[in-house]
Amino acid sequence: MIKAVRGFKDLLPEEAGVFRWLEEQAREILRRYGFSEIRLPILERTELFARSIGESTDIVEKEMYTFQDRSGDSLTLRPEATAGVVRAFIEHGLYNRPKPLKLFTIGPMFRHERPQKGRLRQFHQIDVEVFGAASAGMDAELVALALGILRAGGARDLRLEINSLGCPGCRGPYREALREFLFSRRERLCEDCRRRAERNPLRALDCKREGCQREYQEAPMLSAFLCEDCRRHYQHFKTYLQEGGILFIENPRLVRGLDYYTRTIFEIKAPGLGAQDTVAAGGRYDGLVSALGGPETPAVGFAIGMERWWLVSRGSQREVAAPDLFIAPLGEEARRWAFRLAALLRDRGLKVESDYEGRSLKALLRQADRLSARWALILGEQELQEQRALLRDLASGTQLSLPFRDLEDLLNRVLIEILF
RNA sequence: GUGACCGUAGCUCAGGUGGUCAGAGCGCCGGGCUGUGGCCCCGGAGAUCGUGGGUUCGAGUCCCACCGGUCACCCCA
Repeated sequence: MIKAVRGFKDLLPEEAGVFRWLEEQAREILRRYGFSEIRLPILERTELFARSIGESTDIVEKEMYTFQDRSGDSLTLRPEATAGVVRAFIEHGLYNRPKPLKLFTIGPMFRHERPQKGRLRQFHQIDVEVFGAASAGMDAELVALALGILRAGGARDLRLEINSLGCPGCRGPYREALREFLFSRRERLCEDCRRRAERNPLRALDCKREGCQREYQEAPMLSAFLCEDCRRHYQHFKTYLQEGGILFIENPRLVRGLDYYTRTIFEIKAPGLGAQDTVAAGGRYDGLVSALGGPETPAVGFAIGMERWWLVSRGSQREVAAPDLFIAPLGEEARRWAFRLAALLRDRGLKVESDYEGRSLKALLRQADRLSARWALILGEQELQEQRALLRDLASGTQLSLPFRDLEDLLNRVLIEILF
């Protein structure tokens, strides 16, 4: 038997219903905040991700689905959405539109990691980006938006962690100071951290090993290196959050896995997710648009992991809507009649089902019952001869025989009852 | 990429120390009610016991490998 690829999941009807419901909640909140949807390819040139996410990040180094297409180009299934949004922003000159430009996109992302709770190889994100807003007020508004979406899905007990990564101006000197510190203690650090000390010193700080963390108690803090502007921005951000009654935890060790972030970064964690407890994360990336060839454009964004959000939402199991009418035809002529009638009623907005398998009346009614149909229209050979049909109320079990010419009138009244 | 645990019908699971052990419940199809659902009763279809080797007279039950699932590490949504 051919099975789905590891880490790729099918969503059966019941699950797809919940997924869709979540998406609808998100879209409604996004609408209130003034965001517009964009739809993007899930395949991009590998170079786009290498340049935006960062060459030495785990994502680029070992998690991307990269391959050569038939013309020899290196393409990659997107591991995250921001790079593609920025690419489209530049490619279509969206920087000429009124600012701020608020966009969101929903779709699958791909990362070749070992699957576990809250982690798939194909997973889905709601990705939200704002271009052309430099102030911390927008950072805070995005946090409020993320929390609003998550709560609309029923997520509770969310924990917001924030930090500031500074700008290239202040992060450079800090990075050097940190690197020096790491080298001075390298004997006492784990293997991973020694490697990080060279390639990506900031990442060492969120090492999970106790031994390393003990050393880092004395490590220089980025907050001490923030330039005046970055410090003020961070302060404003916190002020706005407080203004909105949004509780947060400052986590000076918080670092993100992508290189493009500047200043504000945040993560929203939820209980009950196991080891992967971050359900949404994002931050500011003021340098990315220009780095990819666009005009200097401040930008902030975040992404919500749909599957993780799902895990902490109230899984509102929505079934397929029940039919208004189930037509139970007996005999070939009745079946043809049912076929025409079903199409007619559907055109008028009724949800109608029938069955052409030539099953017994008993089987047909069982089917109608299972579908939770409101009425069954029994169309037997006897009825057909008399130009009548039996309309049965499936809840009460009462039924009446009525001539075809009354059928239309009755169904019209039924229609009105349903639609209004 | 590393580790631990797990893998029997569509689903949830039973199957001491290897020898009618290939089962149950639910679901599905049908019958009892020859044209009337939901309850009840009866019957049926459906499993090469994840795959491939090995040990043995004999393996779902033991061993090995592989595949897959789950959780954790790394990292991340």
